[in-house]
Amino acid sequence: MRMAELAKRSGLSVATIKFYLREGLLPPGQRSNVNQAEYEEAHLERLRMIRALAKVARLPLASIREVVSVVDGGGTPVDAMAATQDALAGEVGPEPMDAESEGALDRIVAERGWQCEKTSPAYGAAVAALAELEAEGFGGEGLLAGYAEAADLVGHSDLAAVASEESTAGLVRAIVVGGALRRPLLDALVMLAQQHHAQAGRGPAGR
Amino acid sequence: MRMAELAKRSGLSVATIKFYLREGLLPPGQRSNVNQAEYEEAHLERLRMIRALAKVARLPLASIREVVSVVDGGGTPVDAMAATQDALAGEVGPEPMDAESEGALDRIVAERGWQCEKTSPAYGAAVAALAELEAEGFGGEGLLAGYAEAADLVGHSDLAAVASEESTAGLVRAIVVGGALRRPLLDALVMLAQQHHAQAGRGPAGR
DNA sequence: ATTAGCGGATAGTACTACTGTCTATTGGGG
DNA sequence: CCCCAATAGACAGTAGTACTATCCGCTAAT
Repeated sequence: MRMAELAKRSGLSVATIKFYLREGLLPPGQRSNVNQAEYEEAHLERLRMIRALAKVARLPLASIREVVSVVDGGGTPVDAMAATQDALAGEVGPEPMDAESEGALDRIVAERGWQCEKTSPAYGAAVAALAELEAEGFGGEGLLAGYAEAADLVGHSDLAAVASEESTAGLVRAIVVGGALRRPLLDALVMLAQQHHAQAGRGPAGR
Repeated sequence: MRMAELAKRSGLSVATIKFYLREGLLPPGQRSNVNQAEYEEAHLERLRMIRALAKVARLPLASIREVVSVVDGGGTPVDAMAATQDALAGEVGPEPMDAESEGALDRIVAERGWQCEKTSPAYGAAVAALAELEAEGFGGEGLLAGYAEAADLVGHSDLAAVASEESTAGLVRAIVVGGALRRPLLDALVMLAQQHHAQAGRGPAGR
């Protein structure tokens, strides 16, 4: 298909698609001439993925570029997961990690027997978030333990859902896109669960 | 304390603090003169909270303004939770919700017996995220069920952690700040859990 | 032969989150 | 009492992100 059709079917303007091409988010089409290119269904899918990552997962275009390069890159699924997590975790400031929070996280990780990278950005992000929660005055071990249990469940569900993919490329895509789109879904579900528990437990919830 | 000390102790520049004052994120100090104001410890705590919401929870200043106005507003805890969720869920586009995704979510909600508002932004956000996951080709009922179980656990832990607050003001603050800071922590924990499960389950993960 | 569409380049826009500069005071040390 | 650094307040400027608009030279389709 040509540019006009790509724009129409994707619901984006020609200008925006050109912008994504310039930014390297969308691979160029098959050139048939100096001023003509042919786009495939794959381009349409890529555009849908870009929009989903931007609007639903709220990723900045720079992160989306990293994510799509992982999908295109053809690395191993483990590489893909690491790269996705790096893109999603965002930069953690260079402040040295709060020792108390790090200790609390270490205890939980050891308790659950998690094998995970202490050097990964996810670890730093967890410590930073925990430190802020503690600075705000709550977040005992009980809360963290509950979250860890839930996180374990989510990690397990994710891996199980992804295990049905047979091709490596499909698996990488599932890990990357699933990892990014899982966040808003889980967020929203937690909010719904909170609504439920707030109503159910009116006694302790203080009303 | 005066402006210079507030800046020094908060680690922010005078210009930034003035900006937050202008934006209504930080309440004005007690004026002693036309060009003199006195700031309290509460101002310092507020600044820490603003920075945590901005840098850790990655909320835009407009959402932070809503959040702090809820904390200051003195409504009921239930109001506070609703307002926090509205601020955090963000705007969902006006596209009509995907019927299939909505059906899947409805089934899960009914299955778990959740009492929640179908009109809340959280519900719309959940449907939107689910629709994108399905559009990308995965996310069967099994995955959603796993997430819902985890979300239930998180919602329960949150409410339990917050129930120890005795004052209404403290409770509101805990709900609001906890709700915002929980997200990056849970995100990071899920990533760590994924690392673990990816290593543990090398067989199905396709390596 | 014309013209609408195309790729490519460049400039401009809207928004967010600050940052810098200026002015008219004024508290407090010398 | 004098002076100067600090202050409140107003406003302009900046950096980054995500587009959006305009122009140009070319060409495929009518």
